[in-house]
Amino acid sequence: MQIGEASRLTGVSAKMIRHYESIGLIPNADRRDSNYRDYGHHDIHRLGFIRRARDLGFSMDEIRDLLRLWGDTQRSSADVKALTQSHIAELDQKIRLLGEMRHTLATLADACDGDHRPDCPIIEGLAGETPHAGH
Amino acid sequence: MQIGEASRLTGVSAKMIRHYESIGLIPNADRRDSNYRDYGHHDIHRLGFIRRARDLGFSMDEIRDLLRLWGDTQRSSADVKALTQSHIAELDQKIRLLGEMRHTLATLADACDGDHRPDCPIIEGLAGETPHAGH
DNA sequence: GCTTGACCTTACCATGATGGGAAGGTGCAG
DNA sequence: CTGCACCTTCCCATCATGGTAAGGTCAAGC
Repeated sequence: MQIGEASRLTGVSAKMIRHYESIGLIPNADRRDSNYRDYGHHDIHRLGFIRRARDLGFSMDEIRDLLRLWGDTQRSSADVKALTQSHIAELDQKIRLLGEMRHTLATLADACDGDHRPDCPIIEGLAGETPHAGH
Repeated sequence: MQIGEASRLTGVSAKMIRHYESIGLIPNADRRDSNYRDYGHHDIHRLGFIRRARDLGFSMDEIRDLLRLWGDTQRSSADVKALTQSHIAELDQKIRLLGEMRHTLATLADACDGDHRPDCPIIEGLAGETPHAGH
């Protein structure tokens, strides 16, 4: 099948399929006489794997490792699990950071009247002023 | 003061200070005879504002709006609050998405023995196989 | 046959926020 | 006057993705 159908079947844009090929994440596709890329079910499977890994937030480098492990019948599940847990830790870190931001903002927003007047603890907080304290 | 000290005082890299100037987030800095940029306490204050907004995850566009509101004595705190709450909603969305990823990964990882054998529900999940179900 | 339209090809540029590095000017202390 | 820290501009890289341009391919319909 052509790249368009491969894209439709996997949810990976044609653009990205070509990109993945260019960075070696997938092998160079077979070509027809027309020079069009030609994909089979094996390629579709691999692209689906990549898309699901992307959807779970893995980076391209991590996906490269996962693909290697996928194709390695000698792999130990411990390796896969370690990679996954490392990624979970990254996610936790990001979630924690965003949660801290959210908390700070919510606190500032709660203290803001949100009316027609200019006085605003949010702006004051960003401006580095101790919000209406010891002064 | 020179850009280096401004950077040290605000925690914004010299590189980014120049960049902020180039995109109009801060006004063109005064120049000495040497063509070196020259900063005063007013600039430091503005850079500090930007850094704190960045630390809270605001985008450059949002920061542009916040700076405008900061300088607008006619602002209504409602505008600031609305911008902030919109940003909080963005954060919530990101947190939710990451949380979903984390949940899926944790579920897969929990099901993975993590031993020397190759069998691994994580890899199977990514490969699109219904994990050991009806077959 | 010829046209139309959907599809494909490569190549270049853009994003957003940041860093790296090169090549060269400035300024102060020894 | 040399050395060193600092500054200047300019270009390139990141990461994953999209856009667009200019052109080739192919099947359907007239």
